[in-house]
Amino acid sequence: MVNYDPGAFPPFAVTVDLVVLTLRGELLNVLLVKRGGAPYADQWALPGGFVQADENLVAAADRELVEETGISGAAAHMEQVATYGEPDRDPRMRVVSVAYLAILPNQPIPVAATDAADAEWRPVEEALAGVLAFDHDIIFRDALERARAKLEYSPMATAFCPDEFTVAELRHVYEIIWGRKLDPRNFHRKVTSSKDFLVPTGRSTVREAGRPAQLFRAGTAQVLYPPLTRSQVA
Amino acid sequence: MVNYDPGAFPPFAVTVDLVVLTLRGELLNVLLVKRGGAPYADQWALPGGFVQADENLVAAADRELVEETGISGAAAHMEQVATYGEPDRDPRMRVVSVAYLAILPNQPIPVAATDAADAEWRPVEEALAGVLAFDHDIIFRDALERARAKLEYSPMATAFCPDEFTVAELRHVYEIIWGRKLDPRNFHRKVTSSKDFLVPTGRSTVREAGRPAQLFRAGTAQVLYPPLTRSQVA
DNA sequence: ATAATAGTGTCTCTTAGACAATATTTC
DNA sequence: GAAATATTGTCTAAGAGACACTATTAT
Repeated sequence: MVNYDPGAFPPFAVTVDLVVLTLRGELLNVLLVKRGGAPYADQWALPGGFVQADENLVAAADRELVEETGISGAAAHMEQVATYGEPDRDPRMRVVSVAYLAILPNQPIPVAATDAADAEWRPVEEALAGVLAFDHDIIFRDALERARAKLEYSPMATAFCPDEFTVAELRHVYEIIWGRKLDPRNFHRKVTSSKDFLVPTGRSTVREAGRPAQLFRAGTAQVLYPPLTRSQVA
Repeated sequence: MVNYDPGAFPPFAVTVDLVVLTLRGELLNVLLVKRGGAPYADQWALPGGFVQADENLVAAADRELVEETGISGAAAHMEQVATYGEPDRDPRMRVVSVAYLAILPNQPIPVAATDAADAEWRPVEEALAGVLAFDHDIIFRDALERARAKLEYSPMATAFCPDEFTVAELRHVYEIIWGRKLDPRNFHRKVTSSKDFLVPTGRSTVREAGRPAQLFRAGTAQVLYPPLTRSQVA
């Protein structure tokens, strides 16, 4: 970029693609959209779209999230994962796509009930088994592995929970995403002693059975030290 | 990207910017280039350039590395860090830049001796203190923190070493990048017992003084378990 | 022998995980 | 009280860091 002719660069389209994760029931779900036209007509794809001329990348990702789910990106965890730019990844033209990972609190409501009628929640196992359009299988796998890894050393898991949540709810997030049971007693001790991870609200839940649980909200920690190791087994 | 008019997307330029790190003497160095023309004329910047129409992103990064250092990307560690796309990051036009971190074995030779006369190695502390062109300060800091963090749980440090190296040389890498002394005895035990991190070659060094050291090469491990913790102190 | 660096052994303290025990609720 | 879930406590084993000690070279 030191010496160049401003007109002599190849034009690219830049898109953002979103891997939107949430918990629904006992399963981790990803938001997929059904493609209308060619290429990959009627195939499932990650939601996404063009970055506008005056828009930065996160703003484009936030806008797409709102368009597809009605949920404001401000209410969600949103982070950039990677950028994909194989010359032939879109048969129509040269498109570079910046992938974002978005995490929402539990979304029992099907998105089909919103104005984004083409979007649906799908269990990640199902999505992994199928074939997504473009290189979206790769993007999806990369983002999913990022999410699984970041649970260990970041407070990202709280993004799956509502504003106030119990230790059991948080543990549930880990159990579903890692696909293994965790010891409730050790988990409780670890998360409550991890500095700035959780802040007690003073309130507690009313439950159908058992002792009520304290309610917490996410603290200010950006990194968990010590980390919650994925090898922790029940 | 579901329904759209193929002509109706804003055109972007896509560049790659490189944070090339190596050790020179006792200091971690970064490769910078001096800008010729406006904007940011005569200011230091990260090396980089346009992605060509038929080129994927890593290929563009490799090509830039060869152009600036004469070193093949195949011989270096190269990984994508993040993508930067603020609308005003380049005053001339809309440019999205994909940043790559490249790590080279010790480069005592100044690059000014090569055909890339505009490029120079600078100690990272010096580069952090100065002001780089565009948003390159942010890119540089992000890549540097990525490198520091990845030393803990990945075998990336071996990329700073020649093909065959001693445990002391490897420790030296950690000490310089983390800016602290590590206990040679504990370090030795940790790296040699970390599965698939190091493979002994059977050979050993001749040294000016002291017992000769075994030579190792990088093993197949992609993740170090257990990690080498940054809090390890001498 | 002395200096220098490589590499091993050992001790202590912390922490992870197993699991017993206690606390607080609903039925 | 029984059942259910929350929370605390205790034990054991593994790992981290401190550091003594041994090994192998050059001078």
